[in-house]
Amino acid sequence: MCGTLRASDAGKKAVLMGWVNRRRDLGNLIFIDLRDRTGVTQVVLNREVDAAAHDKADLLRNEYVVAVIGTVKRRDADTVNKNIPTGEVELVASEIRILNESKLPPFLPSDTALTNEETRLKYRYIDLRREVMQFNIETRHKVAKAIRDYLSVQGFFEIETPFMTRSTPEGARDYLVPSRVQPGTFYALPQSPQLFKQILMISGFDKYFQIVRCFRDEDLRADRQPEFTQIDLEMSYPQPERVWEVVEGFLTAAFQAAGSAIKTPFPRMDYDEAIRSYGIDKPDLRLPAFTEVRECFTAENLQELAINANLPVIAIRTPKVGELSRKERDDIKPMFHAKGGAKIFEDFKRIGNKFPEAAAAIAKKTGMEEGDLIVLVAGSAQAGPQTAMPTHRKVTPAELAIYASAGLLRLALAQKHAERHGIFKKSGDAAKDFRFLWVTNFPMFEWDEGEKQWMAAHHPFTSPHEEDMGLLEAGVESVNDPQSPLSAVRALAYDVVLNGTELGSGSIRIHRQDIQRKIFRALGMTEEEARSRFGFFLEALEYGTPPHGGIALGLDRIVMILAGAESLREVIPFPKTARAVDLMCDAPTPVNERQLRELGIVVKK
RNA sequence: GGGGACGUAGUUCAGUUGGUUAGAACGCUGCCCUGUCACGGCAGAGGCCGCGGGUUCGAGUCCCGUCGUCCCCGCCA
Repeated sequence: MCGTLRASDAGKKAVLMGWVNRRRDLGNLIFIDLRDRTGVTQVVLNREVDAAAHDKADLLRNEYVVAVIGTVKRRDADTVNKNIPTGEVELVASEIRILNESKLPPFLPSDTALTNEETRLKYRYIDLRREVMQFNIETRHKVAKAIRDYLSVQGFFEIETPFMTRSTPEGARDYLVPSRVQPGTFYALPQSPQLFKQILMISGFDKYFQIVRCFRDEDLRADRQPEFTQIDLEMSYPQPERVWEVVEGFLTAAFQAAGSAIKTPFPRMDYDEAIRSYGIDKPDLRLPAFTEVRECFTAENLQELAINANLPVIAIRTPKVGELSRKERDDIKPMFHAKGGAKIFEDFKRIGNKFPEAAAAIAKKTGMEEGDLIVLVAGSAQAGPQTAMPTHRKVTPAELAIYASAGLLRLALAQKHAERHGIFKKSGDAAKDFRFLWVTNFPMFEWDEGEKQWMAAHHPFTSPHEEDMGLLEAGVESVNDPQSPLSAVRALAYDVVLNGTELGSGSIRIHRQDIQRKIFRALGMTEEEARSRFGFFLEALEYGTPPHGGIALGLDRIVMILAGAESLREVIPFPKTARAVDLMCDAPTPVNERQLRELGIVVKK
């Protein structure tokens, strides 16, 4: 292969096949850099040594596919190229065969400047020839293989579940597949194999996993594609800790395969604490946590600043951004998306001028250092509770609005000034570069302001906390009451988070039919509705279901972080654009009348 | 559904206050070159300034619309 020859191979005959990466034509001497996925080797053609081969090399152009037969020669000391692993040798060609010519590509894999993504995606096969993309796809393979191997050794079976399945209209939108045999009916592509893997537990396959494609018809983001790959697993009889142990095990193996030694066990944090300290349920631990600074102000201070004294006052510290220009300070405000009456104080100097004592206390409490940026977020006096309100929840909705607004701002500020603080740069120390975290004890239910009712925060098959069964019992009839005890029911659910990205989400499931029925009731679903949607599953639950639980992790996201990529598109060979289009094969497209007729489908204009 | 950024040669970009024939680098074509490795030198080709409309004596530049790509909010049980 083109990346494997070394000085010890000198004198051997070799045949290399690959693409012409670059040609350096010095007249009677031509150098060809020959490339395949393993690397690049220099081929040399000397007119005096072999005129026929030299003439052939004259015809070569970028991205031609050629076979070169020749002898490996150790290079003279002064012509060694230290920048490439094969730099100590070159192949002296005796014969060149052009296996295929190439049109001039819109961009070259050897280009140093990165072409715009639209062109890259249209000519993805050229783009994938680039060294970075080859590395990313190789990393993806290694990670998937390490996980398969690890789980197999642990006694898990990889079992396939259907792609053409039943639509369960809840949660994300389904991609639908019309049935020709039964016109007017549709399969759905799975958002996850959730019910199938639970049924596999009922079926006695007590350790299941699958590296499986999932589909969600929702709007895209840099870290969200409509089809994505999950490492899905489920086991019978586990405590949450057992699931975490398995995940930590296969992630260690996966990161090892990609060259990073991570530390386990991962730290754990309650959902409530994550919200209070980071304003988000997937904290990026590489950045400083919030500091609660309400106590740094006097009651009069708060009044003068029109801050609601019953809500948190949060200081966000962004390290080492240095002195901000007037414009940079003005740019902070538009980055702030206020929820529920949250307001921002982006000019900490002004706070310092007006309330020097409070500012000093804040600087001390946040551990502010020279060059650190401090921004405050608080509740506006006009909005939110005017008195401290009793609640079942540790974090009230009004507080959550403040925390969440501050949480988004914390990330936006860190992103904006990434160049300056350098926290996101890889240091080579896996313990610093990869900050894993388990977030646990999620709320079971979330209030849906639009529907005016409580909804499942994770999914309706998640088991409530044993200790909170009483609250569930008490709240089961008050699904439309925002103050319902349901708000305080915790779920046996957990997320694994890496550097602020949610890698995966799992839970201990409900294995008892009576509790499952209660949850559906708490979600405002009648017996009939539950039956019509999940009847097959509810029935299965009645035939000796073992306690079980599991998790699913996004393979794409793991590889993205390992590859240091900014977007999933860099680690998925054929990804889709923000409008869910495949630019290479131009999907989706309309289909012809005959196809539609066969399916009994009429498209409305 | 909403907000923002961008769109100029094959590619990456520049293009001043609206003013002559829209530039550079890389790539491409041809010629020269025996130690290059992002080779070098000389010459050359290459433009619907995304598209449509408007303002203006005059538009790559200003305005409106539209299409496309990217980022974010909503959404993602």
